[in-house]
Amino acid sequence: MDDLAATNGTNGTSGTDGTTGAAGAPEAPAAPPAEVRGSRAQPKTDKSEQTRALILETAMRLFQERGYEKTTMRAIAAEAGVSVGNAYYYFSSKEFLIQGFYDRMTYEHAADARRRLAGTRDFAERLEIAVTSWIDCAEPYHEFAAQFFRTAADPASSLSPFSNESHPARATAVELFREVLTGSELAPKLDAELAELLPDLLWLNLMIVVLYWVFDRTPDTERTREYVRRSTPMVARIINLSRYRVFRPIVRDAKGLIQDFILPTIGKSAAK
Amino acid sequence: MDDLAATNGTNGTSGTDGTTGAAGAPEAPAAPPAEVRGSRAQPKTDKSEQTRALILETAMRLFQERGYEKTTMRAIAAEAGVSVGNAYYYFSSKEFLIQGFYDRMTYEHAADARRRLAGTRDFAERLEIAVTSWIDCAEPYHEFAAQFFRTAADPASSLSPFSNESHPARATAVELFREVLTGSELAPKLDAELAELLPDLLWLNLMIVVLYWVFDRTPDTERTREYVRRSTPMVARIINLSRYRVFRPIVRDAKGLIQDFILPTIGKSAAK
DNA sequence: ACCCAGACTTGAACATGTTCAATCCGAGGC
DNA sequence: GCCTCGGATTGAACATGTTCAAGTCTGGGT
Repeated sequence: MDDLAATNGTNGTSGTDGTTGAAGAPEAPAAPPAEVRGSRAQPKTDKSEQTRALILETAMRLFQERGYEKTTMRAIAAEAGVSVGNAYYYFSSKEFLIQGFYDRMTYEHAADARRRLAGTRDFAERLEIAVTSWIDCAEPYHEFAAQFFRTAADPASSLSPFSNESHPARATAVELFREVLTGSELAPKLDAELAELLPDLLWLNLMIVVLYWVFDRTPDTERTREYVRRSTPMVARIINLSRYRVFRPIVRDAKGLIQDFILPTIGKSAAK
Repeated sequence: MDDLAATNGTNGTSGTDGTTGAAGAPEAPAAPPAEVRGSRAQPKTDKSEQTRALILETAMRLFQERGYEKTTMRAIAAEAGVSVGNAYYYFSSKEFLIQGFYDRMTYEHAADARRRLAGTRDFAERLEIAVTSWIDCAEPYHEFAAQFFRTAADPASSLSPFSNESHPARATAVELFREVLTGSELAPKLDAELAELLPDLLWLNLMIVVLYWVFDRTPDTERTREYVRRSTPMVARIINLSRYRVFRPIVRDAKGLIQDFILPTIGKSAAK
């Protein structure tokens, strides 16, 4: 995971690595401000940040090595050289560790995708690059990825990107898809209103891919990659076709449905 | 909830449901045979069945009264008048209780929907009836429904209707949607190949509604109902439009994608 | 130098899902 | 009537997420 983080810091929007970034942190101005959710308090000292990062780091390593269920909070604490209570001081539950990780991965993904996108203008290609980049970034964690998904599917949890309106990871991802669109040759040709909806829809599309990926048991999640290769051009085609007259009525209906029922659910105003 | 279960066992298409499939089960030919998954062994005595049912019944009541997390296995056992160990004898984990419940609800839904469908031929109407029936059947359990969903989202768990190929509840639901289609005036007009895919797709559509419903916090899940009222006609329209020439190529692509990548995942052969 | 407030840290205690060796019990064989 | 076998049942022990009252450390005020 670090290779990805190591190579970034170039584009304006990312520049994270996410670990330490916080209050008067030295570097990384645009750093994820969310890094601090799930803890009992805002970090006050430098040492605090370090401890927090150490715990997260350790947890991630153990999760990767043994899987989520098999990794006990006691093991994490022991391995990190802190007490159990201390771990809970920074992460109010075991699930929040996932959140911390998911946030970080999202930033890595955004950075990696932007790097790969440079120089490509074709919309379908750009979309495929962005999604494939996600799969690559997530690959090392496929083993315990189920936990992300369980978490995402729980409306009671503030960790869910579906229900938590201000989920920073989602905002980052949506923003990436906005760039996927605006950087493509397709953007100027589209109906402005539709263009406004698309970033969120493309994020939903990513969520579908994630669902597919989570259940994918093939080596290197090759099947998911094939699915993306095959489905992405179709998605692009549908978006493209939406410009034509025959599809006008159905597109209008779909747009209304999405504006009224889908976007509000994930925290966008339904205002036209 | 039992009134619903009592009314079924009528249609001729089902009769399959391969859960226990093996040794000749005693009674209840059309009854949910799935009731027995998650237990350590096949039921041998009558008393066994009764105890199992008692525990499930008690658990459901407590889940409804206090929610899933708040209901401890100890409480369930105590309330049912059995030991904790005994509960585990019949349900190998707390999650299997959910499964037991979900299975049952699915059968109730199928029965209720069939009753309501009688006499209606319009496809859009039939689809809306089937989906709305699900919402009605599930309504009492909305409080702890999140747990269904978490369970469904976990690929590691055999409880997931997505990954578990022989999930009997899914088979039942898919069968219901097949009837929704075949009983409609639309059926004979459709391309046979597409008609073959539709029951599964309509089930996936239901899963989307369920996702929406799980996150829905409005009273009586009114918002989900509105969403169904609004989205169902569109779904029907898309299916209807698929017959026309302009849409031929995109429909063909979509069909291929679904056949190759979606259906195999939920246990259907990709064979054309 | 002292003290204080508040961030940080600790580990034992608690709550609850899960396991398991031991026991109960009823039907069938003798 | 007694024995035996295996399903059914028990409850104490265990594993692990979580809490919390108490202790430690640090920087700033006096």
